[in-house]
Amino acid sequence: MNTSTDSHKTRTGTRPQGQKSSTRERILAASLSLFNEQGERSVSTNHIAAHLQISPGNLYYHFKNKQAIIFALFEQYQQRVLGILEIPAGRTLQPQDKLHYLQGVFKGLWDYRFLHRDMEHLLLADPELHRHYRDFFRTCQSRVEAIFRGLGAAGILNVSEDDISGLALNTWIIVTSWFSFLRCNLLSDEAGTISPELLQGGIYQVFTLERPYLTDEYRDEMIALQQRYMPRPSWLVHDPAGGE
Amino acid sequence: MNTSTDSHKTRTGTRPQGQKSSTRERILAASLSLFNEQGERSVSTNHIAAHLQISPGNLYYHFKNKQAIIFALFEQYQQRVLGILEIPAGRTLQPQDKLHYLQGVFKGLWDYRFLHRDMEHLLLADPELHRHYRDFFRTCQSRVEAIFRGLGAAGILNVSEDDISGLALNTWIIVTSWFSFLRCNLLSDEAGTISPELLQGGIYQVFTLERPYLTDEYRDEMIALQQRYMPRPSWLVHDPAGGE
DNA sequence: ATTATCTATAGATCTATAGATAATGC
DNA sequence: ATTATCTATAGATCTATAGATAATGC
Repeated sequence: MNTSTDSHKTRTGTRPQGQKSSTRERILAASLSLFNEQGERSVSTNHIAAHLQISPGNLYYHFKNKQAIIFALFEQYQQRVLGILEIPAGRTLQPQDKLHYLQGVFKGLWDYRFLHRDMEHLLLADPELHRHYRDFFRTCQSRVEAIFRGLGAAGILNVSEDDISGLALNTWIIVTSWFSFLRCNLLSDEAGTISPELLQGGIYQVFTLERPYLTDEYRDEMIALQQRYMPRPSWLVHDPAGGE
Repeated sequence: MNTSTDSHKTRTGTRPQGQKSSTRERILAASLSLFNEQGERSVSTNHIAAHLQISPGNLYYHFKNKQAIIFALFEQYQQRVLGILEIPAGRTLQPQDKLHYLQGVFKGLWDYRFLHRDMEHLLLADPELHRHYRDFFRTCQSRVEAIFRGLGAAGILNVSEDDISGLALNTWIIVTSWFSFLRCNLLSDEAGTISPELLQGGIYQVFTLERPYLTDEYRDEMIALQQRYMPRPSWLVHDPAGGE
């Protein structure tokens, strides 16, 4: 019936609407939270079941396997991000819009941060998921390019079509790698958690990408906006002389 | 005796010099190759031993555990990269130098590509390694900043100190994320391998970062250089109308 | 004696299923 | 009847060690 494979079909069956089977939803929520905390790799189906105080058998009743859970979480994530990357209809873009996009996307990345942590493994283990994700990427890229084009049209940026595709790609990479970057390179043992400040440093970094393209008219305004996300020097230490 | 913990000491013991114990070296080489091919996560100590046709016990004679193998590979990688990011003594930087750095680093990243694939897990599982890696990152950052400063001094780039730290950080992120990006977003099932062309697309992308900072004097030359790494449009598809 | 290697194995998981039982919806 | 849940468990790994041999270096 369905054109594509349906190996990830859910089992909601004939359930009314949204209501009921809280178990399925609880499994997803618990998985998300455990995956984010400990990494998908170290969370087994046993852990998830134990965390919810249900039996492993019950978990397998609701999901074919761990991959199916991940697949469902992936879909949530994609919906979330696509909901944010919309061009406002019938008006030109404002400097504030840029901020809105970035904050929304970073929040989404944070809430589903396990995904990018083990992305390669997750995608390689599930070709269907990989296919979905590549489509998602392409859609995102054209949305981001449209945003840059909009910023150009609004006279905020001075960019050629060539600049735009380069910018969009670099933006994607910086944004999707930001949390990984933080955890690998900046998090010390003491400061085990990512503070909101660090989190928002990513916004600063993305602004850096387009700073050279700002028009004279908007340069000061945008740079002032960027400054609000300036990270304190403490976390970007360049070989500190006499630290420790 | 040693100030830091020595949990990763090797057991080369009283061995002459470089010679002998090819087994230890063979374990490292096989691990690197298997990790790169299949991902560290899916390669167990059993696999490594089987691949070398030695017993698991023998493997554990040479390495305390899998982490110790990874630690040793990490050290190799860091030496390799630091060897490349040297400022040439007694002369100003040339446009060609930039290329040399990028090619060397990308080659290193490729040869140890498993590291960045599972970086977060590897670092979180081994605090000592994490400490080493943070130091490595900081050293790299100041080297990269020095390179940008050198390109400024050579009249190739027109950059402020502020620009430099932003550029260096963005460069780091793009470079270290490039292969992951390729595998997640561009590799389709058919084209399972990363072609040299794709690989070098990363160089193009890094050039994009600094393009707006080129001085009038060098702009044409550097852009011509960048064009040599221009990826064919085929692999950066923007929602192709009528594809497939 | 020391270094290198093998065999065998304990103990800890994990995944995924079969089969029984309980709860629900007409 | 259908849906949800539990118990129990087979089968597959993996890691890491103990203890026995073999090979080497003085």
